[in-house]
Amino acid sequence: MSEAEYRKWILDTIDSLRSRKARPDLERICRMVRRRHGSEPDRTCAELEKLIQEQTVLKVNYKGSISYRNAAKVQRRSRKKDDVTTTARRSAVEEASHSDLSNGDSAFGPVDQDEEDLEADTSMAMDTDSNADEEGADESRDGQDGPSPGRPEADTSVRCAPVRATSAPCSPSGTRPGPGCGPVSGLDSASVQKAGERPSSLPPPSPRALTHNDWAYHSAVCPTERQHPGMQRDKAATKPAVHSAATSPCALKNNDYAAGLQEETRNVSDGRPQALSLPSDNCTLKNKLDITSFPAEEVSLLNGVKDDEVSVKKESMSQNLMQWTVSDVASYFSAAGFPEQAVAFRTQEIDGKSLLLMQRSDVLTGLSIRLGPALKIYERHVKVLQRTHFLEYDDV
DNA sequence: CTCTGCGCACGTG
DNA sequence: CACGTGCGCAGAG
Repeated sequence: MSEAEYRKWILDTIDSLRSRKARPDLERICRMVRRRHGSEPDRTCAELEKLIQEQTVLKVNYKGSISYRNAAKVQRRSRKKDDVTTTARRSAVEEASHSDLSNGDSAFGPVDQDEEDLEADTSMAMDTDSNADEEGADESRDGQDGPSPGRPEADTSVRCAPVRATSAPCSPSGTRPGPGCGPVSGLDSASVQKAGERPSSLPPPSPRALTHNDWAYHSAVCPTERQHPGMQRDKAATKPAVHSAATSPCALKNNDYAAGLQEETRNVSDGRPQALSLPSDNCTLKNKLDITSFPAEEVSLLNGVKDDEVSVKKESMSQNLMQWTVSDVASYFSAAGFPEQAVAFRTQEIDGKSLLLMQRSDVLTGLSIRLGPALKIYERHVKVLQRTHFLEYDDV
Protein backbone atom coordinates (compact mmCIF):
# COMPACT_ATOMS: atom_id res chain seq x y z
CA MET A 1 0.00 0.00 0.00
CA SER A 2 1.11 3.37 -0.64
CA GLU A 3 1.88 5.80 1.98
CA ALA A 4 -1.40 7.49 1.38
CA GLU A 5 -3.19 4.27 1.93
CA TYR A 6 -1.31 3.62 5.08
CA ARG A 7 -2.28 6.98 6.34
CA LYS A 8 -5.82 6.23 5.70
CA TRP A 9 -5.52 3.08 7.71
CA ILE A 10 -4.14 4.97 10.60
CA LEU A 11 -6.76 7.62 10.45
CA ASP A 12 -9.46 5.05 10.17
CA THR A 13 -8.01 3.26 13.10
CA ILE A 14 -8.01 6.34 15.18
CA ASP A 15 -11.56 7.04 14.22
CA SER A 16 -12.50 3.52 14.96
CA LEU A 17 -10.98 3.57 18.38
CA ARG A 18 -12.63 6.79 19.14
CA SER A 19 -15.99 5.56 18.10
CA ARG A 20 -15.47 2.60 20.29
CA LYS A 21 -14.66 4.96 23.09
CA ALA A 22 -11.25 3.52 23.47
CA ARG A 23 -8.25 5.73 23.79
CA PRO A 24 -6.45 6.00 20.48
CA ASP A 25 -3.01 5.47 21.85
CA LEU A 26 -0.01 4.15 20.06
CA GLU A 27 -0.42 0.66 21.28
CA ARG A 28 -4.01 0.34 20.22
CA ILE A 29 -3.38 1.97 16.93
CA CYS A 30 -0.49 -0.29 16.10
CA ARG A 31 -2.39 -3.31 17.18
CA MET A 32 -5.44 -2.50 15.22
CA VAL A 33 -3.52 -1.68 12.10
CA ARG A 34 -1.68 -4.91 12.38
CA ARG A 35 -4.83 -6.83 12.89
CA ARG A 36 -6.67 -5.22 10.10
CA HIS A 37 -3.93 -4.90 7.61
CA GLY A 38 -1.14 -7.01 8.88
CA SER A 39 1.42 -4.30 8.87
CA GLU A 40 4.18 -4.01 11.33
CA PRO A 41 3.81 -1.82 14.31
CA ASP A 42 7.07 -0.21 13.48
CA ARG A 43 5.80 0.84 10.18
CA THR A 44 2.68 2.12 11.79
CA CYS A 45 4.69 4.13 14.19
CA ALA A 46 6.71 5.58 11.40
CA GLU A 47 3.70 6.54 9.41
CA LEU A 48 2.02 7.87 12.44
CA GLU A 49 4.96 10.07 13.06
CA LYS A 50 4.72 11.44 9.63
CA LEU A 51 1.09 12.13 10.10
CA ILE A 52 1.83 13.91 13.28
CA GLN A 53 4.40 15.98 11.58
CA GLU A 54 1.95 16.97 9.02
CA GLN A 55 -0.55 17.43 11.70
CA THR A 56 -2.92 15.17 10.04
CA VAL A 57 -2.85 13.45 13.34
CA LEU A 58 -2.48 15.34 16.52
CA LYS A 59 -0.64 13.91 19.38
CA VAL A 60 -2.08 15.03 22.62
CA ASN A 61 -1.71 14.35 26.22
CA TYR A 62 -5.08 13.80 27.64
CA LYS A 63 -5.73 12.85 31.18
CA GLY A 64 -2.19 11.89 31.71
CA SER A 65 -1.74 9.67 28.73
CA ILE A 66 -0.99 10.15 25.12
CA SER A 67 -3.74 10.05 22.63
CA TYR A 68 -3.82 10.63 18.95
CA ARG A 69 -6.50 12.62 17.23
CA ASN A 70 -7.56 12.73 13.71
CA ALA A 71 -6.96 16.36 13.02
CA ALA A 72 -9.61 16.32 10.41
CA LYS A 73 -12.12 15.57 13.03
CA VAL A 74 -10.92 17.78 15.69
CA GLN A 75 -13.00 20.75 16.02
CA ARG A 76 -13.16 23.47 18.33
CA ARG A 77 -15.72 22.85 20.85
CA SER A 78 -17.24 26.05 20.47
CA ARG A 79 -19.04 25.90 17.39
CA LYS A 80 -20.10 22.55 16.54
CA LYS A 81 -22.18 22.85 13.58
CA ASP A 82 -20.18 25.28 11.72
CA ASP A 83 -17.17 23.45 12.38
CA VAL A 84 -18.70 20.40 11.25
CA THR A 85 -18.95 21.82 7.91
CA THR A 86 -15.47 22.74 7.99
CA THR A 87 -14.57 19.52 9.38
CA ALA A 88 -16.30 17.64 6.78
CA ARG A 89 -14.64 19.51 4.15
CA ARG A 90 -11.42 19.06 5.77
CA SER A 91 -11.84 15.46 6.20
CA ALA A 92 -12.04 15.07 2.59
CA VAL A 93 -8.75 16.52 2.37
CA GLU A 94 -7.44 15.00 5.37
CA GLU A 95 -5.05 12.60 4.09
CA ALA A 96 -3.45 14.73 1.68
CA SER A 97 -3.57 17.88 3.33
CA HIS A 98 -3.43 17.28 6.88
CA SER A 99 -3.65 20.35 8.29
CA ASP A 100 -4.62 21.99 11.13
CA LEU A 101 -3.83 21.60 14.44
CA SER A 102 -6.82 22.88 15.66
CA ASN A 103 -6.75 22.63 19.13
CA GLY A 104 -10.02 21.89 19.69
CA ASP A 105 -10.04 19.23 22.03
CA SER A 106 -9.59 19.78 25.39
CA ALA A 107 -7.68 16.83 25.15
CA PHE A 108 -4.58 18.24 24.01
CA GLY A 109 -2.18 18.32 26.60
CA PRO A 110 1.26 18.19 26.93
CA VAL A 111 2.44 15.22 25.61
CA ASP A 112 5.18 14.70 27.71
CA GLN A 113 5.26 11.25 28.02
CA ASP A 114 7.82 10.14 30.10
CA GLU A 115 10.22 12.54 30.77
CA GLU A 116 12.71 9.92 30.83
CA ASP A 117 12.26 8.68 27.47
CA LEU A 118 11.96 12.00 26.14
CA GLU A 119 14.97 13.15 27.67
CA ALA A 120 16.69 10.23 26.44
CA ASP A 121 15.77 11.23 23.09
CA THR A 122 17.51 14.28 23.70
CA SER A 123 16.16 15.65 20.71
CA MET A 124 13.39 17.24 22.28
CA ALA A 125 12.29 18.75 25.26
CA MET A 126 9.16 17.23 25.85
CA ASP A 127 8.12 18.05 29.07
CA THR A 128 6.05 20.77 28.89
CA ASP A 129 4.32 22.44 31.35
CA SER A 130 3.64 19.77 33.49
CA ASN A 131 7.05 19.64 34.53
CA ALA A 132 8.19 22.88 35.39
CA ASP A 133 11.05 21.24 36.91
CA GLU A 134 11.89 19.50 33.92
CA GLU A 135 12.13 22.62 32.17
CA GLY A 136 15.04 23.37 34.13
CA ALA A 137 16.39 20.10 33.24
CA ASP A 138 15.61 20.56 29.72
CA GLU A 139 17.35 23.64 29.57
CA SER A 140 20.38 22.18 30.81
CA ARG A 141 20.25 19.59 28.27
CA ASP A 142 19.09 22.05 25.89
CA GLY A 143 22.23 23.66 25.94
CA GLN A 144 23.62 20.73 24.41
CA ASP A 145 20.82 19.81 22.32
CA GLY A 146 22.87 17.18 21.39
CA PRO A 147 21.01 15.43 18.84
CA SER A 148 20.47 17.64 16.07
CA PRO A 149 21.65 20.85 17.17
CA GLY A 150 24.61 21.14 15.19
CA ARG A 151 23.19 20.13 12.04
CA PRO A 152 22.23 22.63 9.63
CA GLU A 153 19.32 20.81 8.59
CA ALA A 154 16.95 21.02 11.31
CA ASP A 155 14.32 20.33 8.88
CA THR A 156 15.82 17.22 7.89
CA SER A 157 15.73 16.17 11.31
CA VAL A 158 12.12 16.32 11.02
CA ARG A 159 11.96 13.57 8.69
CA CYS A 160 14.63 11.65 10.24
CA ALA A 161 13.33 11.90 13.58
CA PRO A 162 10.19 10.24 12.85
CA VAL A 163 11.89 7.55 11.19
CA ARG A 164 14.29 6.91 13.80
CA ALA A 165 11.82 7.12 16.41
CA THR A 166 9.83 4.71 14.69
CA SER A 167 12.33 2.24 14.11
CA ALA A 168 13.65 1.96 17.41
CA PRO A 169 11.11 2.49 19.89
CA CYS A 170 8.03 1.52 18.61
CA SER A 171 7.23 -1.89 19.17
CA PRO A 172 4.08 -1.63 20.77
CA SER A 173 3.11 -4.89 19.70
CA GLY A 174 1.36 -6.38 22.42
CA THR A 175 4.18 -7.93 24.07
CA ARG A 176 6.36 -5.12 24.58
CA PRO A 177 5.68 -3.11 27.49
CA GLY A 178 4.92 -0.07 26.11
CA PRO A 179 7.87 1.76 26.59
CA GLY A 180 8.86 1.57 23.19
CA CYS A 181 6.05 3.27 21.74
CA GLY A 182 4.76 5.37 24.40
CA PRO A 183 7.81 6.99 25.43
CA VAL A 184 9.00 7.12 22.07
CA SER A 185 6.20 9.06 21.12
CA GLY A 186 7.46 11.72 23.24
CA LEU A 187 10.40 12.10 21.28
CA ASP A 188 8.53 11.58 18.26
CA SER A 189 6.34 14.25 19.03
CA ALA A 190 9.18 16.44 19.29
CA SER A 191 10.51 15.54 16.07
CA VAL A 192 7.21 15.52 14.73
CA GLN A 193 6.54 18.71 16.05
CA LYS A 194 9.15 20.08 14.16
CA ALA A 195 7.31 19.32 11.31
CA GLY A 196 4.54 20.68 13.15
CA GLU A 197 6.01 23.91 13.01
CA ARG A 198 3.51 24.80 10.61
CA PRO A 199 1.65 26.40 13.20
CA SER A 200 4.19 28.84 13.47
CA SER A 201 3.76 29.53 10.00
CA LEU A 202 0.66 31.14 10.72
CA PRO A 203 0.80 34.53 11.53
CA PRO A 204 2.91 35.94 13.91
CA PRO A 205 1.48 39.23 14.24
CA SER A 206 3.88 40.42 16.58
CA PRO A 207 6.34 38.66 18.43
CA ARG A 208 4.71 38.30 21.56
CA ALA A 209 1.32 38.78 20.48
CA LEU A 210 -0.42 35.95 21.81
CA THR A 211 -0.10 35.81 25.25
CA HIS A 212 -2.14 33.00 26.17
CA ASN A 213 -1.59 30.53 23.66
CA ASP A 214 1.82 31.56 23.35
CA TRP A 215 2.55 31.02 26.74
CA ALA A 216 1.81 27.58 26.33
CA TYR A 217 4.17 27.22 23.65
CA HIS A 218 6.66 29.17 25.31
CA SER A 219 6.72 27.11 28.14
CA ALA A 220 7.07 24.25 26.05
CA VAL A 221 9.14 25.77 23.54
CA CYS A 222 11.23 27.86 25.54
CA PRO A 223 12.77 25.19 27.38
CA THR A 224 14.25 23.69 24.52
CA GLU A 225 14.86 26.02 21.91
CA ARG A 226 14.54 29.10 23.49
CA GLN A 227 16.90 28.51 25.95
CA HIS A 228 19.21 31.07 25.42
CA PRO A 229 22.21 31.53 27.12
CA GLY A 230 20.83 33.83 29.41
CA MET A 231 17.60 32.58 30.28
CA GLN A 232 16.95 29.57 31.61
CA ARG A 233 19.17 27.51 33.11
CA ASP A 234 17.58 27.32 36.29
CA LYS A 235 14.13 27.19 36.89
CA ALA A 236 14.50 30.24 38.74
CA ALA A 237 15.72 31.93 35.78
CA THR A 238 13.03 30.53 33.82
CA LYS A 239 10.34 31.76 35.87
CA PRO A 240 11.28 35.25 35.87
CA ALA A 241 11.56 35.21 32.27
CA VAL A 242 8.76 35.34 29.99
CA HIS A 243 8.13 31.82 30.02
CA SER A 244 7.81 31.69 33.54
CA ALA A 245 4.78 33.65 33.42
CA ALA A 246 3.49 31.86 30.59
CA THR A 247 4.56 28.63 31.74
CA SER A 248 2.90 28.31 34.87
CA PRO A 249 -0.36 29.45 33.74
CA CYS A 250 -0.32 27.43 30.79
CA ALA A 251 0.71 24.43 32.36
CA LEU A 252 -1.79 24.70 34.94
CA LYS A 253 -4.71 25.33 32.91
CA ASN A 254 -4.30 24.16 29.61
CA ASN A 255 -2.40 21.25 30.10
CA ASP A 256 -4.62 19.51 27.95
CA TYR A 257 -5.11 21.14 24.92
CA ALA A 258 -2.81 23.74 24.35
CA ALA A 259 -0.14 21.97 25.91
CA GLY A 260 -0.30 19.19 23.59
CA LEU A 261 -0.05 21.35 20.69
CA GLN A 262 2.52 23.35 22.16
CA GLU A 263 4.68 20.59 22.72
CA GLU A 264 4.69 19.78 19.28
CA THR A 265 5.35 23.17 18.32
CA ARG A 266 8.02 23.65 20.61
CA ASN A 267 9.55 20.59 19.58
CA VAL A 268 9.79 21.94 16.30
CA SER A 269 11.77 24.65 17.45
CA ASP A 270 13.92 22.32 19.24
CA GLY A 271 15.19 21.25 16.06
CA ARG A 272 17.40 24.09 15.77
CA PRO A 273 18.22 25.52 18.99
CA GLN A 274 20.95 27.57 17.77
CA ALA A 275 18.88 29.70 15.71
CA LEU A 276 16.53 30.12 18.41
CA SER A 277 19.08 31.34 20.59
CA LEU A 278 18.38 34.73 19.36
CA PRO A 279 15.80 36.46 21.27
CA SER A 280 13.96 37.60 18.38
CA ASP A 281 13.66 34.14 17.20
CA ASN A 282 12.15 33.04 20.24
CA CYS A 283 9.59 35.57 20.05
CA THR A 284 8.86 34.93 16.58
CA LEU A 285 8.52 31.34 17.04
CA LYS A 286 6.23 31.78 19.78
CA ASN A 287 4.09 33.84 17.70
CA LYS A 288 3.96 31.30 15.18
CA LEU A 289 3.11 28.84 17.62
CA ASP A 290 0.28 30.88 18.39
CA ILE A 291 -1.22 29.35 15.56
CA THR A 292 -2.85 27.18 17.81
CA SER A 293 -5.04 29.94 18.57
CA PHE A 294 -6.11 30.14 15.07
CA PRO A 295 -9.13 28.44 13.91
CA ALA A 296 -8.53 25.09 12.68
CA GLU A 297 -9.87 25.88 9.37
CA GLU A 298 -7.39 28.46 8.69
CA VAL A 299 -4.63 26.37 9.66
CA SER A 300 -5.71 23.57 7.61
CA LEU A 301 -6.14 25.71 4.71
CA LEU A 302 -2.89 26.96 5.31
CA ASN A 303 -1.44 23.96 3.94
CA GLY A 304 -1.82 25.46 0.73
CA VAL A 305 -5.24 24.92 0.16
CA LYS A 306 -6.93 28.14 0.27
CA ASP A 307 -5.22 31.13 -0.81
CA ASP A 308 -7.42 33.34 1.09
CA GLU A 309 -6.76 31.99 4.34
CA VAL A 310 -3.23 31.79 3.64
CA SER A 311 -3.08 35.29 2.68
CA VAL A 312 -4.73 36.21 5.81
CA LYS A 313 -2.22 34.58 7.85
CA LYS A 314 0.38 35.98 5.84
CA GLU A 315 -0.81 39.36 6.47
CA SER A 316 -0.29 39.05 10.00
CA MET A 317 2.94 37.45 9.51
CA SER A 318 4.15 39.90 7.11
CA GLN A 319 4.37 42.39 9.79
CA ASN A 320 7.25 40.61 11.18
CA LEU A 321 8.67 39.45 8.01
CA MET A 322 11.67 41.63 8.40
CA GLN A 323 12.29 40.01 11.69
CA TRP A 324 12.06 36.48 10.55
CA THR A 325 15.13 34.46 11.06
CA VAL A 326 16.31 31.68 8.88
CA SER A 327 14.62 29.29 11.20
CA ASP A 328 11.41 31.18 11.04
CA VAL A 329 11.41 31.04 7.31
CA ALA A 330 12.16 27.37 7.29
CA SER A 331 9.49 26.75 9.85
CA TYR A 332 7.01 28.64 7.83
CA PHE A 333 7.54 26.60 4.72
CA SER A 334 7.65 23.43 6.63
CA ALA A 335 4.39 24.30 8.18
CA ALA A 336 2.99 25.28 4.86
CA GLY A 337 3.49 21.78 3.67
CA PHE A 338 6.93 22.02 2.16
CA PRO A 339 9.22 20.50 4.70
CA GLU A 340 11.73 19.35 2.17
CA GLN A 341 11.89 22.68 0.51
CA ALA A 342 12.13 24.35 3.87
CA VAL A 343 15.47 22.70 4.21
CA ALA A 344 16.62 24.42 1.09
CA PHE A 345 15.62 27.77 2.47
CA ARG A 346 17.57 27.02 5.55
CA THR A 347 20.55 25.83 3.63
CA GLN A 348 20.56 28.99 1.62
CA GLU A 349 20.15 30.95 4.80
CA ILE A 350 17.05 32.74 3.70
CA ASP A 351 15.73 34.91 6.46
CA GLY A 352 12.84 37.32 6.32
CA LYS A 353 14.77 40.05 4.62
CA SER A 354 16.17 37.69 2.06
CA LEU A 355 12.74 36.33 1.47
CA LEU A 356 11.50 39.77 0.65
CA LEU A 357 14.23 40.11 -1.90
CA MET A 358 13.64 36.82 -3.59
CA GLN A 359 12.54 36.82 -7.15
CA ARG A 360 10.74 34.14 -9.00
CA SER A 361 13.90 32.82 -10.56
CA ASP A 362 15.57 32.65 -7.20
CA VAL A 363 12.89 30.40 -5.88
CA LEU A 364 12.68 28.26 -8.97
CA THR A 365 16.34 27.80 -9.55
CA GLY A 366 18.29 29.22 -6.70
CA LEU A 367 17.23 26.76 -4.10
CA SER A 368 17.76 23.62 -6.08
CA ILE A 369 14.32 22.40 -5.29
CA ARG A 370 11.89 20.75 -7.62
CA LEU A 371 9.98 22.93 -9.95
CA GLY A 372 6.53 21.92 -8.82
CA PRO A 373 6.93 22.80 -5.19
CA ALA A 374 9.02 25.79 -6.16
CA LEU A 375 6.22 27.22 -8.24
CA LYS A 376 3.73 26.72 -5.49
CA ILE A 377 6.03 28.17 -2.93
CA TYR A 378 6.68 31.21 -5.00
CA GLU A 379 3.16 31.86 -6.15
CA ARG A 380 1.35 31.01 -2.98
CA HIS A 381 3.78 32.02 -0.36
CA VAL A 382 6.76 34.08 -1.33
CA LYS A 383 4.83 36.31 -3.62
CA VAL A 384 1.98 36.68 -1.24
CA LEU A 385 4.22 37.41 1.66
CA GLN A 386 6.12 39.98 -0.28
CA ARG A 387 3.04 41.61 -1.62
CA THR A 388 1.40 41.75 1.71
CA HIS A 389 4.45 43.04 3.36
CA PHE A 390 5.03 45.79 0.92
CA LEU A 391 1.45 46.79 0.78
CA GLU A 392 1.32 47.18 4.45
CA TYR A 393 4.46 49.03 4.76
CA ASP A 394 3.96 51.20 1.79
CA ASP A 395 0.72 52.32 3.05
CA VAL A 396 2.12 53.23 6.25
C1' DC B 1 -7.78 -14.56 25.15
C1' DT B 2 -8.93 -10.28 22.07
C1' DC B 3 -12.18 -7.20 20.24
C1' DT B 4 -16.23 -4.55 20.69
C1' DG B 5 -19.91 -1.73 22.68
C1' DC B 6 -21.25 1.54 25.89
C1' DG B 7 -22.62 3.62 30.64
C1' DC B 8 -20.85 6.82 33.06
C1' DA B 9 -17.90 10.41 35.06
C1' DC B 10 -15.10 13.98 33.88
C1' DG B 11 -13.47 18.30 31.75
C1' DT B 12 -14.32 22.03 28.71
C1' DG B 13 -16.88 26.03 26.37
C1' DC C 1 -26.42 23.10 29.44
C1' DA C 2 -24.01 20.46 25.30
C1' DC C 3 -20.29 18.02 23.90
C1' DG C 4 -15.79 15.32 23.49
C1' DT C 5 -13.15 11.99 25.86
C1' DG C 6 -11.90 7.57 27.70
C1' DC C 7 -12.13 4.31 31.91
C1' DG C 8 -13.94 0.20 33.20
C1' DC C 9 -16.98 -3.13 32.63
C1' DA C 10 -19.79 -6.72 30.18
C1' DG C 11 -20.66 -9.33 26.21
C1' DA C 12 -19.36 -11.64 21.83
C1' DG C 13 -16.14 -14.26 19.04
